[in-house]
Amino acid sequence: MMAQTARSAGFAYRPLYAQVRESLVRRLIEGSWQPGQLIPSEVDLARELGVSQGTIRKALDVMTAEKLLIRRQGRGTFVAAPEESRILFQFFRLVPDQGEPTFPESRVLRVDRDVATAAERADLELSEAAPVIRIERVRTLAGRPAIVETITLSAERFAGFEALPGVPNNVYRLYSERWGITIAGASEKLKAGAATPADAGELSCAPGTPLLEIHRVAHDLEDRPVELRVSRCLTATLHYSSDLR
Amino acid sequence: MMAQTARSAGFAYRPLYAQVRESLVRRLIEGSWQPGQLIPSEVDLARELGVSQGTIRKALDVMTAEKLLIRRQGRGTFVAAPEESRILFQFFRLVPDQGEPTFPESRVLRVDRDVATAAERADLELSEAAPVIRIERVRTLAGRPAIVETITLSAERFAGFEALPGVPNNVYRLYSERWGITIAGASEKLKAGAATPADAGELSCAPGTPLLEIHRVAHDLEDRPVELRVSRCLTATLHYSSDLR
DNA sequence: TAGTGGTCTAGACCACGAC
DNA sequence: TCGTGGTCTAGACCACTAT
Repeated sequence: MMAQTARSAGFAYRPLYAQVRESLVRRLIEGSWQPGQLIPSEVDLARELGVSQGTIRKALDVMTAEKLLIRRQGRGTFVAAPEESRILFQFFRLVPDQGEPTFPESRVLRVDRDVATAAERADLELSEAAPVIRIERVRTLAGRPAIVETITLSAERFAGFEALPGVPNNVYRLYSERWGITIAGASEKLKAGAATPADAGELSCAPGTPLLEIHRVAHDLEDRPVELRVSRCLTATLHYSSDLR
Repeated sequence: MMAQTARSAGFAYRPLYAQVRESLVRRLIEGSWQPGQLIPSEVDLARELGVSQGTIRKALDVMTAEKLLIRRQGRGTFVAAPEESRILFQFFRLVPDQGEPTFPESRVLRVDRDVATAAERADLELSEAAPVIRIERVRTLAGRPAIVETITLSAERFAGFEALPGVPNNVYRLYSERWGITIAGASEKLKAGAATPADAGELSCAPGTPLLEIHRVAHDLEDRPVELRVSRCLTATLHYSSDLR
Protein backbone atom coordinates (compact mmCIF):
# COMPACT_ATOMS: atom_id res chain seq x y z
CA MET A 1 0.00 0.00 0.00
CA MET A 2 1.14 3.51 -0.72
CA ALA A 3 2.02 6.05 1.92
CA GLN A 4 -0.73 8.57 2.50
CA THR A 5 -0.56 12.14 1.31
CA ALA A 6 0.81 14.72 3.73
CA ARG A 7 -2.00 17.14 3.05
CA SER A 8 -2.52 20.06 5.39
CA ALA A 9 0.16 18.64 7.65
CA GLY A 10 2.64 21.48 7.19
CA PHE A 11 5.29 18.95 6.21
CA ALA A 12 6.95 18.37 2.87
CA TYR A 13 4.12 17.54 0.54
CA ARG A 14 4.84 14.75 -1.84
CA PRO A 15 2.35 13.92 -4.58
CA LEU A 16 1.08 10.37 -4.74
CA TYR A 17 2.43 9.85 -8.25
CA ALA A 18 5.92 10.83 -7.01
CA GLN A 19 5.67 8.20 -4.28
CA VAL A 20 4.53 5.67 -6.89
CA ARG A 21 7.44 6.62 -9.11
CA GLU A 22 9.86 6.18 -6.25
CA SER A 23 8.58 2.71 -5.45
CA LEU A 24 8.80 1.69 -9.11
CA VAL A 25 12.32 3.09 -9.47
CA ARG A 26 13.26 0.99 -6.46
CA ARG A 27 12.23 -2.10 -8.41
CA LEU A 28 14.69 -1.09 -11.11
CA ILE A 29 17.44 -0.44 -8.57
CA GLU A 30 16.88 -3.74 -6.80
CA GLY A 31 16.69 -5.57 -10.11
CA SER A 32 13.24 -7.09 -9.62
CA TRP A 33 12.49 -5.44 -12.95
CA GLN A 34 15.25 -6.25 -15.43
CA PRO A 35 16.31 -4.25 -18.50
CA GLY A 36 14.19 -5.13 -21.50
CA GLN A 37 11.46 -6.69 -19.38
CA LEU A 38 7.73 -6.10 -19.92
CA ILE A 39 6.26 -4.64 -16.73
CA PRO A 40 2.66 -5.13 -15.53
CA SER A 41 -0.10 -3.12 -17.20
CA GLU A 42 -1.37 0.16 -15.79
CA VAL A 43 -4.54 -1.52 -14.57
CA ASP A 44 -2.61 -4.23 -12.74
CA LEU A 45 -0.21 -1.75 -11.12
CA ALA A 46 -3.13 0.45 -10.07
CA ARG A 47 -4.82 -2.49 -8.36
CA GLU A 48 -1.57 -3.67 -6.78
CA LEU A 49 -0.64 -0.27 -5.34
CA GLY A 50 -4.16 0.80 -4.48
CA VAL A 51 -4.23 4.01 -6.54
CA SER A 52 -6.09 5.02 -9.66
CA GLN A 53 -4.91 4.20 -13.15
CA GLY A 54 -4.39 7.92 -13.79
CA THR A 55 -1.89 8.16 -10.96
CA ILE A 56 0.03 5.14 -12.25
CA ARG A 57 -0.03 6.70 -15.71
CA LYS A 58 1.48 9.93 -14.43
CA ALA A 59 4.30 8.07 -12.65
CA LEU A 60 5.02 6.00 -15.77
CA ASP A 61 4.96 9.13 -17.93
CA VAL A 62 7.59 10.74 -15.70
CA MET A 63 9.79 7.63 -15.86
CA THR A 64 9.38 7.52 -19.63
CA ALA A 65 10.53 11.15 -19.85
CA GLU A 66 13.54 10.13 -17.75
CA LYS A 67 14.21 7.39 -20.33
CA LEU A 68 13.92 4.67 -17.72
CA LEU A 69 10.93 3.08 -19.43
CA ILE A 70 9.73 2.68 -22.99
CA ARG A 71 6.00 2.63 -23.67
CA ARG A 72 4.47 1.09 -26.76
CA GLN A 73 0.82 1.46 -27.48
CA GLY A 74 -0.88 -1.91 -27.86
CA ARG A 75 2.14 -3.82 -26.53
CA GLY A 76 2.94 -2.59 -23.05
CA THR A 77 5.61 -0.81 -21.01
CA PHE A 78 9.20 -2.04 -21.01
CA VAL A 79 12.29 -1.35 -18.92
CA ALA A 80 14.83 0.56 -21.03
CA ALA A 81 17.82 -1.60 -21.99
CA PRO A 82 21.40 -0.63 -22.93
CA GLU A 83 20.80 -1.55 -26.55
CA GLU A 84 23.20 -0.04 -29.09
CA SER A 85 20.81 2.16 -31.03
CA ARG A 86 19.37 3.58 -27.81
CA ILE A 87 22.82 4.28 -26.32
CA LEU A 88 23.89 5.90 -29.56
CA PHE A 89 20.90 8.21 -29.50
CA GLN A 90 20.99 8.98 -25.79
CA PHE A 91 24.68 9.13 -24.89
CA PHE A 92 26.71 9.62 -28.02
CA ARG A 93 26.94 13.17 -29.32
CA LEU A 94 29.84 12.82 -31.77
CA VAL A 95 28.49 12.66 -35.30
CA PRO A 96 30.09 12.85 -38.74
CA ASP A 97 29.84 16.25 -40.45
CA GLN A 98 28.19 14.41 -43.33
CA GLY A 99 26.16 11.24 -43.03
CA GLU A 100 24.32 9.43 -40.27
CA PRO A 101 25.54 8.88 -36.69
CA THR A 102 27.13 5.47 -36.21
CA PHE A 103 28.32 3.51 -33.21
CA PRO A 104 32.14 3.69 -33.08
CA GLU A 105 34.33 0.62 -33.07
CA SER A 106 37.02 0.27 -30.41
CA ARG A 107 40.55 -1.07 -30.08
CA VAL A 108 41.66 -1.48 -26.49
CA LEU A 109 45.21 -0.30 -25.77
CA ARG A 110 45.50 -1.06 -22.07
CA VAL A 111 43.57 -2.22 -19.01
CA ASP A 112 45.36 -1.19 -15.82
CA ARG A 113 44.76 -1.28 -12.11
CA ASP A 114 46.02 1.71 -10.13
CA VAL A 115 45.37 3.99 -7.20
CA ALA A 116 42.86 6.76 -7.97
CA THR A 117 44.24 10.23 -8.61
CA ALA A 118 42.81 13.14 -6.65
CA ALA A 119 40.72 14.15 -9.67
CA GLU A 120 39.35 10.64 -10.11
CA ARG A 121 38.52 10.44 -6.41
CA ALA A 122 36.59 13.70 -6.64
CA ASP A 123 34.63 12.73 -9.75
CA LEU A 124 33.81 9.19 -8.62
CA GLU A 125 33.40 10.03 -4.93
CA LEU A 126 36.03 7.51 -3.86
CA SER A 127 37.98 7.36 -0.61
CA GLU A 128 41.70 8.03 -0.34
CA ALA A 129 43.92 5.46 -2.04
CA ALA A 130 40.92 3.70 -3.57
CA PRO A 131 41.86 1.25 -6.35
CA VAL A 132 40.59 1.92 -9.86
CA ILE A 133 40.50 0.20 -13.23
CA ARG A 134 41.63 2.27 -16.20
CA ILE A 135 40.80 1.31 -19.77
CA GLU A 136 42.48 3.09 -22.65
CA ARG A 137 41.15 2.62 -26.14
CA VAL A 138 41.06 4.16 -29.60
CA ARG A 139 37.69 4.52 -31.26
CA THR A 140 37.08 4.57 -34.96
CA LEU A 141 34.30 6.50 -36.68
CA ALA A 142 33.53 6.11 -40.37
CA GLY A 143 36.68 4.05 -40.78
CA ARG A 144 38.98 6.67 -39.24
CA PRO A 145 40.59 6.57 -35.78
CA ALA A 146 39.05 9.65 -34.20
CA ILE A 147 38.90 9.27 -30.42
CA VAL A 148 41.43 8.39 -27.74
CA GLU A 149 39.55 7.52 -24.59
CA THR A 150 40.36 6.68 -20.97
CA ILE A 151 37.66 5.10 -18.80
CA THR A 152 38.08 5.00 -15.01
CA LEU A 153 36.00 2.72 -12.77
CA SER A 154 36.08 1.87 -9.09
CA ALA A 155 37.89 -1.48 -8.85
CA GLU A 156 35.79 -2.33 -5.81
CA ARG A 157 32.47 -1.67 -7.43
CA PHE A 158 33.53 -3.45 -10.63
CA ALA A 159 35.16 -6.42 -8.90
CA GLY A 160 36.53 -8.96 -11.36
CA PHE A 161 36.84 -6.56 -14.25
CA GLU A 162 40.46 -7.46 -14.93
CA ALA A 163 39.64 -11.14 -15.09
CA LEU A 164 37.33 -10.59 -18.06
CA PRO A 165 38.53 -12.09 -21.34
CA GLY A 166 38.16 -8.72 -23.07
CA VAL A 167 36.40 -5.37 -23.04
CA PRO A 168 33.35 -5.20 -25.31
CA ASN A 169 32.62 -2.18 -27.45
CA ASN A 170 29.38 -1.43 -25.60
CA VAL A 171 30.55 -1.20 -21.99
CA TYR A 172 27.20 0.07 -20.66
CA ARG A 173 25.65 -3.25 -21.53
CA LEU A 174 28.54 -4.95 -19.77
CA TYR A 175 27.95 -2.88 -16.61
CA SER A 176 24.30 -3.86 -16.72
CA GLU A 177 24.71 -7.58 -17.40
CA ARG A 178 27.73 -8.31 -15.25
CA TRP A 179 27.21 -5.97 -12.28
CA GLY A 180 23.54 -4.95 -12.57
CA ILE A 181 24.52 -1.30 -12.86
CA THR A 182 22.29 0.91 -15.01
CA ILE A 183 23.72 4.09 -16.49
CA ALA A 184 20.83 6.54 -16.17
CA GLY A 185 22.53 9.79 -17.17
CA ALA A 186 25.80 11.65 -17.53
CA SER A 187 27.19 15.15 -17.35
CA GLU A 188 29.85 16.25 -19.76
CA LYS A 189 32.34 19.12 -19.70
CA LEU A 190 34.02 20.07 -22.96
CA LYS A 191 37.27 21.91 -23.56
CA ALA A 192 39.70 22.42 -26.41
CA GLY A 193 43.09 20.77 -26.04
CA ALA A 194 46.09 19.80 -28.13
CA ALA A 195 47.24 16.36 -29.26
CA THR A 196 50.14 14.93 -27.27
CA PRO A 197 52.71 12.91 -29.21
CA ALA A 198 50.97 9.76 -27.98
CA ASP A 199 47.56 11.05 -29.15
CA ALA A 200 49.11 12.02 -32.47
CA GLY A 201 50.45 8.52 -33.00
CA GLU A 202 47.09 6.87 -32.37
CA LEU A 203 45.09 9.38 -34.40
CA SER A 204 47.55 9.83 -37.27
CA CYS A 205 47.72 13.58 -36.83
CA ALA A 206 50.44 16.09 -36.00
CA PRO A 207 51.32 16.68 -32.34
CA GLY A 208 49.65 19.88 -31.19
CA THR A 209 46.60 19.38 -33.42
CA PRO A 210 43.57 20.83 -31.61
CA LEU A 211 41.42 18.11 -30.05
CA LEU A 212 37.99 18.27 -28.46
CA GLU A 213 38.29 17.02 -24.89
CA ILE A 214 35.18 15.53 -23.33
CA HIS A 215 35.14 14.86 -19.62
CA ARG A 216 32.13 12.70 -18.75
CA VAL A 217 30.88 11.46 -15.40
CA ALA A 218 28.10 8.90 -15.83
CA HIS A 219 25.77 8.09 -12.95
CA ASP A 220 23.40 5.29 -12.00
CA LEU A 221 19.72 5.18 -11.03
CA GLU A 222 20.58 6.45 -7.55
CA ASP A 223 22.57 9.34 -9.02
CA ARG A 224 25.87 7.95 -7.76
CA PRO A 225 28.83 8.51 -10.08
CA VAL A 226 29.86 5.26 -11.74
CA GLU A 227 32.21 5.93 -14.62
CA LEU A 228 34.66 8.69 -15.51
CA ARG A 229 35.49 8.94 -19.18
CA VAL A 230 37.90 11.37 -20.81
CA SER A 231 37.73 11.41 -24.61
CA ARG A 232 40.08 13.32 -26.88
CA CYS A 233 38.58 13.73 -30.32
CA LEU A 234 39.81 14.73 -33.75
CA THR A 235 37.11 17.00 -35.12
CA ALA A 236 38.36 17.30 -38.70
CA THR A 237 35.36 15.43 -40.13
CA LEU A 238 33.07 15.14 -37.14
CA HIS A 239 31.54 17.35 -34.46
CA TYR A 240 29.83 17.27 -31.09
CA SER A 241 26.13 17.92 -31.49
CA SER A 242 24.03 19.65 -28.86
CA ASP A 243 20.42 20.75 -29.12
CA LEU A 244 19.12 23.58 -26.94
CA ARG A 245 15.42 24.13 -26.56
CA MET B 1 -14.28 25.81 -31.99
CA MET B 2 -11.65 23.09 -32.36
CA ALA B 3 -11.38 20.83 -35.36
CA GLN B 4 -12.90 17.46 -34.73
CA THR B 5 -10.84 14.33 -34.17
CA ALA B 6 -10.07 12.21 -37.21
CA ARG B 7 -11.06 9.01 -35.48
CA SER B 8 -11.56 5.87 -37.50
CA ALA B 9 -11.06 7.89 -40.65
CA GLY B 10 -7.85 6.18 -41.76
CA PHE B 11 -6.17 9.59 -41.98
CA ALA B 12 -3.44 11.07 -39.84
CA TYR B 13 -4.89 11.09 -36.37
CA ARG B 14 -4.17 14.23 -34.41
CA PRO B 15 -5.08 14.37 -30.72
CA LEU B 16 -7.27 17.23 -29.59
CA TYR B 17 -4.62 18.56 -27.21
CA ALA B 18 -2.16 18.78 -30.12
CA GLN B 19 -4.67 20.85 -32.07
CA VAL B 20 -5.16 23.05 -29.01
CA ARG B 21 -1.40 23.45 -28.66
CA GLU B 22 -1.12 24.43 -32.30
CA SER B 23 -3.78 27.11 -31.99
CA LEU B 24 -2.12 28.50 -28.85
CA VAL B 25 1.33 28.52 -30.46
CA ARG B 26 -0.21 30.49 -33.30
CA ARG B 27 -1.15 33.18 -30.80
CA LEU B 28 2.51 33.41 -29.83
CA ILE B 29 3.63 33.54 -33.46
CA GLU B 30 1.10 36.22 -34.35
CA GLY B 31 1.97 38.16 -31.25
CA SER B 32 -1.52 38.29 -29.77
CA TRP B 33 0.14 36.83 -26.69
CA GLN B 34 3.28 38.82 -25.88
CA PRO B 35 6.38 37.65 -23.98
CA GLY B 36 5.92 38.01 -20.24
CA GLN B 37 2.15 38.26 -20.52
CA LEU B 38 -0.30 36.42 -18.24
CA ILE B 39 -2.53 34.22 -20.38
CA PRO B 40 -6.13 33.25 -19.53
CA SER B 41 -6.73 30.58 -16.92
CA GLU B 42 -7.27 26.93 -17.83
CA VAL B 43 -10.97 27.23 -17.10
CA ASP B 44 -11.36 30.24 -19.36
CA LEU B 45 -9.41 28.64 -22.20
CA ALA B 46 -11.44 25.46 -21.87
CA ARG B 47 -14.69 27.41 -22.19
CA GLU B 48 -13.36 29.50 -25.06
CA LEU B 49 -12.13 26.54 -27.11
CA GLY B 50 -14.95 24.19 -26.18
CA VAL B 51 -12.82 21.42 -24.70
CA SER B 52 -12.34 20.11 -21.19
CA GLN B 53 -9.95 21.65 -18.71
CA GLY B 54 -7.89 18.45 -18.79
CA THR B 55 -7.26 18.83 -22.51
CA ILE B 56 -6.18 22.46 -22.07
CA ARG B 57 -3.92 21.33 -19.24
CA LYS B 58 -2.22 18.76 -21.43
CA ALA B 59 -1.58 21.32 -24.18
CA LEU B 60 -0.18 23.81 -21.66
CA ASP B 61 2.00 21.08 -20.11
CA VAL B 62 3.50 20.33 -23.51
CA MET B 63 4.18 24.01 -24.17
CA THR B 64 5.73 24.35 -20.72
CA ALA B 65 8.05 21.43 -21.49
CA GLU B 66 8.99 23.25 -24.71
CA LYS B 67 9.82 26.28 -22.55
CA LEU B 68 7.29 28.45 -24.36
CA LEU B 69 5.25 29.00 -21.20
CA ILE B 70 5.96 29.30 -17.50
CA ARG B 71 3.36 28.09 -15.04
CA ARG B 72 3.18 29.27 -11.47
CA GLN B 73 0.80 27.68 -9.03
CA GLY B 74 -1.50 30.25 -7.50
CA ARG B 75 -0.51 32.96 -9.98
CA GLY B 76 -1.21 31.75 -13.49
CA THR B 77 0.49 30.86 -16.76
CA PHE B 78 2.87 33.30 -18.45
CA VAL B 79 4.47 33.56 -21.89
CA ALA B 80 8.21 32.92 -21.56
CA ALA B 81 10.27 36.10 -22.02
CA PRO B 82 13.90 36.58 -23.12
CA GLU B 83 14.93 37.59 -19.64
CA GLU B 84 18.63 37.32 -18.80
CA SER B 85 18.51 34.59 -16.16
CA ARG B 86 16.27 32.44 -18.34
CA ILE B 87 18.48 32.88 -21.43
CA LEU B 88 21.52 32.09 -19.35
CA PHE B 89 19.98 28.86 -18.15
CA GLN B 90 18.45 27.83 -21.45
CA PHE B 91 20.96 28.91 -24.09
CA PHE B 92 24.31 29.49 -22.48
CA ARG B 93 26.40 26.42 -21.84
CA LEU B 94 29.79 28.02 -21.15
CA VAL B 95 30.43 28.05 -17.42
CA PRO B 96 33.49 28.80 -15.30
CA ASP B 97 35.37 25.72 -14.03
CA GLN B 98 34.87 27.12 -10.56
CA GLY B 99 31.98 29.31 -9.47
CA GLU B 100 28.51 30.05 -10.74
CA PRO B 101 27.46 30.64 -14.36
CA THR B 102 27.26 34.33 -15.23
CA PHE B 103 25.99 36.28 -18.21
CA PRO B 104 29.00 37.46 -20.25
CA GLU B 105 29.62 41.11 -21.05
CA SER B 106 30.27 42.12 -24.65
CA ARG B 107 32.40 44.59 -26.57
CA VAL B 108 31.34 45.02 -30.18
CA LEU B 109 34.20 45.14 -32.69
CA ARG B 110 32.28 45.58 -35.94
CA VAL B 111 28.82 45.64 -37.49
CA ASP B 112 28.99 45.01 -41.23
CA ARG B 113 26.61 44.52 -44.10
CA ASP B 114 27.67 42.00 -46.75
CA VAL B 115 26.48 39.34 -49.16
CA ALA B 116 25.91 35.94 -47.53
CA THR B 117 28.57 33.29 -48.02
CA ALA B 118 27.49 29.88 -49.27
CA ALA B 119 27.74 28.50 -45.73
CA GLU B 120 25.61 31.31 -44.31
CA ARG B 121 23.02 30.81 -47.04
CA ALA B 122 22.79 27.13 -46.22
CA ASP B 123 22.48 27.64 -42.46
CA LEU B 124 19.99 30.50 -42.65
CA GLU B 125 18.11 29.22 -45.71
CA LEU B 126 18.74 32.39 -47.70
CA SER B 127 18.58 32.91 -51.44
CA GLU B 128 21.60 33.60 -53.62
CA ALA B 129 23.29 36.97 -53.01
CA ALA B 130 21.06 37.65 -50.01
CA PRO B 131 22.33 40.54 -47.84
CA VAL B 132 23.33 39.81 -44.25
CA ILE B 133 24.35 41.72 -41.15
CA ARG B 134 27.47 40.50 -39.37
CA ILE B 135 28.27 41.45 -35.79
CA GLU B 136 31.67 40.69 -34.35
CA ARG B 137 32.22 41.01 -30.64
CA VAL B 138 34.43 39.88 -27.79
CA ARG B 139 32.74 38.50 -24.70
CA THR B 140 34.15 38.60 -21.21
CA LEU B 141 33.51 35.97 -18.54
CA ALA B 142 34.62 36.43 -14.95
CA GLY B 143 36.58 39.51 -15.95
CA ARG B 144 38.55 37.76 -18.70
CA PRO B 145 38.05 38.09 -22.47
CA ALA B 146 37.13 34.52 -23.36
CA ILE B 147 34.98 34.45 -26.49
CA VAL B 148 35.31 35.90 -29.99
CA GLU B 149 31.93 35.72 -31.66
CA THR B 150 30.45 36.42 -35.09
CA ILE B 151 26.68 36.70 -35.44
CA THR B 152 25.06 36.57 -38.88
CA LEU B 153 21.49 37.72 -39.54
CA SER B 154 19.38 38.17 -42.64
CA ALA B 155 19.49 41.90 -43.41
CA GLU B 156 16.00 41.62 -44.88
CA ARG B 157 14.45 39.98 -41.89
CA PHE B 158 16.24 42.35 -39.50
CA ALA B 159 15.60 45.51 -41.51
CA GLY B 160 17.00 48.60 -39.82
CA PHE B 161 19.56 46.77 -37.72
CA GLU B 162 22.42 48.97 -38.87
CA ALA B 163 20.52 52.12 -37.95
CA LEU B 164 20.41 51.07 -34.28
CA PRO B 165 22.47 53.22 -31.94
CA GLY B 166 24.26 50.14 -30.62
CA VAL B 167 24.07 46.39 -30.09
CA PRO B 168 22.88 45.36 -26.62
CA ASN B 169 24.45 42.50 -24.73
CA ASN B 170 21.25 40.45 -24.77
CA VAL B 171 20.43 40.31 -28.48
CA TYR B 172 17.58 37.79 -28.06
CA ARG B 173 15.60 40.41 -26.19
CA LEU B 174 16.36 42.86 -29.01
CA TYR B 175 15.07 40.41 -31.62
CA SER B 176 11.90 40.01 -29.59
CA GLU B 177 11.23 43.68 -28.82
CA ARG B 178 12.26 45.22 -32.12
CA TRP B 179 11.19 42.57 -34.65
CA GLY B 180 8.83 40.33 -32.68
CA ILE B 181 11.05 37.32 -33.27
CA THR B 182 11.16 34.70 -30.52
CA ILE B 183 14.17 32.40 -30.30
CA ALA B 184 12.63 29.06 -29.39
CA GLY B 185 15.62 26.76 -29.72
CA ALA B 186 19.04 26.25 -31.23
CA SER B 187 21.29 23.47 -32.44
CA GLU B 188 25.00 23.65 -31.82
CA LYS B 189 27.94 21.87 -33.41
CA LEU B 190 31.25 21.91 -31.55
CA LYS B 191 34.75 21.43 -32.86
CA ALA B 192 38.28 22.11 -31.67
CA GLY B 193 40.19 24.83 -33.52
CA ALA B 194 43.25 26.99 -33.13
CA ALA B 195 43.50 30.72 -32.39
CA THR B 196 44.27 32.88 -35.41
CA PRO B 197 46.56 35.88 -34.83
CA ALA B 198 43.43 38.05 -34.70
CA ASP B 199 41.80 35.77 -32.12
CA ALA B 200 45.03 35.74 -30.15
CA GLY B 201 45.09 39.52 -30.00
CA GLU B 202 41.55 39.78 -28.70
CA LEU B 203 41.89 36.95 -26.21
CA SER B 204 45.43 37.68 -25.02
CA CYS B 205 46.68 34.23 -25.86
CA ALA B 206 49.30 32.79 -28.18
CA PRO B 207 48.37 32.20 -31.83
CA GLY B 208 47.63 28.51 -32.29
CA THR B 209 46.15 28.11 -28.81
CA PRO B 210 43.38 25.48 -29.00
CA LEU B 211 39.93 27.09 -28.98
CA LEU B 212 36.49 25.56 -28.63
CA GLU B 213 34.49 26.46 -31.72
CA ILE B 214 30.72 26.58 -31.33
CA HIS B 215 28.59 26.81 -34.44
CA ARG B 216 25.01 27.66 -33.47
CA VAL B 217 21.90 28.03 -35.59
CA ALA B 218 19.01 29.45 -33.57
CA HIS B 219 15.44 29.07 -34.79
CA ASP B 220 12.10 30.73 -34.11
CA LEU B 221 8.68 29.40 -33.09
CA GLU B 222 8.06 28.18 -36.63
CA ASP B 223 11.40 26.36 -36.67
CA ARG B 224 12.85 28.71 -39.26
CA PRO B 225 16.56 29.49 -38.83
CA VAL B 226 17.05 33.05 -37.58
CA GLU B 227 20.57 33.55 -36.37
CA LEU B 228 23.94 31.97 -37.11
CA ARG B 229 26.53 32.40 -34.40
CA VAL B 230 30.10 31.17 -34.46
CA SER B 231 31.89 31.44 -31.12
CA ARG B 232 35.56 30.74 -30.53
CA CYS B 233 36.26 30.17 -26.85
CA LEU B 234 39.31 30.03 -24.65
CA THR B 235 38.69 27.09 -22.34
CA ALA B 236 41.56 27.61 -19.93
CA THR B 237 39.26 28.41 -17.01
CA LEU B 238 35.84 27.57 -18.40
CA HIS B 239 34.09 24.70 -20.15
CA TYR B 240 31.02 23.82 -22.18
CA SER B 241 28.55 21.94 -20.04
CA SER B 242 26.18 19.32 -21.43
CA ASP B 243 23.87 17.02 -19.50
CA LEU B 244 22.75 13.73 -21.00
CA ARG B 245 19.83 11.85 -19.55
C1' DT C 1 -11.16 -10.39 -30.52
C1' DA C 2 -8.76 -9.25 -26.38
C1' DG C 3 -5.53 -6.45 -24.10
C1' DT C 4 -2.48 -2.58 -24.01
C1' DG C 5 -1.38 2.28 -23.80
C1' DG C 6 -3.46 7.01 -25.34
C1' DT C 7 -7.10 10.49 -25.21
C1' DC C 8 -10.86 12.97 -23.30
C1' DT C 9 -14.14 14.17 -19.99
C1' DA C 10 -16.22 15.72 -15.45
C1' DG C 11 -15.75 16.61 -10.91
C1' DA C 12 -13.67 16.90 -6.26
C1' DC C 13 -10.21 18.53 -3.51
C1' DC C 14 -5.39 20.50 -2.32
C1' DA C 15 -1.39 23.85 -2.29
C1' DC C 16 -0.03 28.31 -3.33
C1' DG C 17 -0.17 33.32 -3.94
C1' DA C 18 -2.38 37.68 -3.80
C1' DC C 19 -5.67 40.59 -1.81
C1' DT D 1 -11.11 34.65 0.98
C1' DC D 2 -10.71 33.91 -3.74
C1' DG D 3 -8.67 32.38 -7.98
C1' DT D 4 -4.86 29.90 -9.87
C1' DG D 5 -2.47 25.75 -11.17
C1' DG D 6 -1.66 20.79 -9.29
C1' DT D 7 -3.38 16.25 -7.91
C1' DC D 8 -6.40 12.42 -7.87
C1' DT D 9 -10.23 9.77 -9.19
C1' DA D 10 -13.60 7.14 -12.19
C1' DG D 11 -15.15 6.02 -16.41
C1' DA D 12 -15.79 6.07 -21.46
C1' DC D 13 -13.89 5.47 -25.73
C1' DC D 14 -10.02 5.25 -29.37
C1' DA D 15 -5.72 3.46 -31.65
C1' DC D 16 -2.46 -0.04 -31.93
C1' DT D 17 -0.63 -4.87 -31.58
C1' DA D 18 -0.80 -9.61 -31.28
C1' DT D 19 -3.40 -13.73 -31.66
